[in-house]
Amino acid sequence: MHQRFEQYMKIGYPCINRTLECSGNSTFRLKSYSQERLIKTVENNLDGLLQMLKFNVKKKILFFRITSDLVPFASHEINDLDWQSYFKDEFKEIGEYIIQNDIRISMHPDQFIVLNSNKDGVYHNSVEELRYHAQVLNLLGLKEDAKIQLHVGGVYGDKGKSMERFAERYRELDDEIKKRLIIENDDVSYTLKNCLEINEMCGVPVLFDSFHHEVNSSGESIGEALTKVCGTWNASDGLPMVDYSSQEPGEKKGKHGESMDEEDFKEFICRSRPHDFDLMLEIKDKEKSALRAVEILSEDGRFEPS
DNA sequence: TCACGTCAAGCAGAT
DNA sequence: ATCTGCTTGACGTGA
Repeated sequence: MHQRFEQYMKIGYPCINRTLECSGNSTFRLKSYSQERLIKTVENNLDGLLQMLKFNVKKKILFFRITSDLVPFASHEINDLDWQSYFKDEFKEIGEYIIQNDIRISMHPDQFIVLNSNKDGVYHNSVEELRYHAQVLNLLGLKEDAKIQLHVGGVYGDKGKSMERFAERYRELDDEIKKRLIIENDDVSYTLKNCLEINEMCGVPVLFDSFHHEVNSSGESIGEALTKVCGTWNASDGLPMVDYSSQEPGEKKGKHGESMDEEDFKEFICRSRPHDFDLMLEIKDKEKSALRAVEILSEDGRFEPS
């Protein structure tokens, strides 16, 4: 018999809610920077974030990825606002809501953050941007199970060296960043196997992205992959996080789906058993698919793979 | 009001 | 060489 994993697995979606009017990721052009504009934008984003979380709780969506645009230009030199102090109370209020409702939180710095870059400037800026992400999660008062997920980075014609450089730089990070950072297999360069090798070098937990694994596979079945990644998470890291998506029909291989392929999703859930984890749906219609996933999991845990 | 060129930032692969 | 996609298009000028 299947255990009732659906009681534990949380479903989430990234950053944006298309049902609500509000958003947590509004920004503006660097050219239009002013402290006033920044304050207004962040106020709006924090308010939007809380509204999205409340929507999610009502719908039993208890995993959420907070956008990196929450504080625009947070790590940019133009930023002259002590935003951490200025918005301390707002962050605290949102964080208390998250904790009271047992919401799991992740963040995903965007493509410009390349820890293993062969350019010093890119490396430096990446660390500053990671610091910003860690500060957001700290201001929310979240434990170290709130994670910052990152791709390994560039290859620069020598994958082995570039993996070693990642591991070295990971070891050198401040603990505030290191305790939250996790790596994710990507769709073009670093496979699941590569990520597991980096875990052996430096201990960084590995997030399994099932769709990237289809597109850029190192051969493991879903069951094998989950067994291996789950071994990279410590108790203090919380339940492992997994990203799920499926192919958009008729589009280039690797293109994320616009909406959920329900049969593919059910099959993934079946194949994933008996592992337990929190599941982020990287599907373009966002909360709509997340809602459907919550329904599917609560309907009946006994569906079988086709 | 709306069309559309452009946006802080990197990298790989396709065209 | 230039364009596209990436966890997410959206800002803002000019007509």
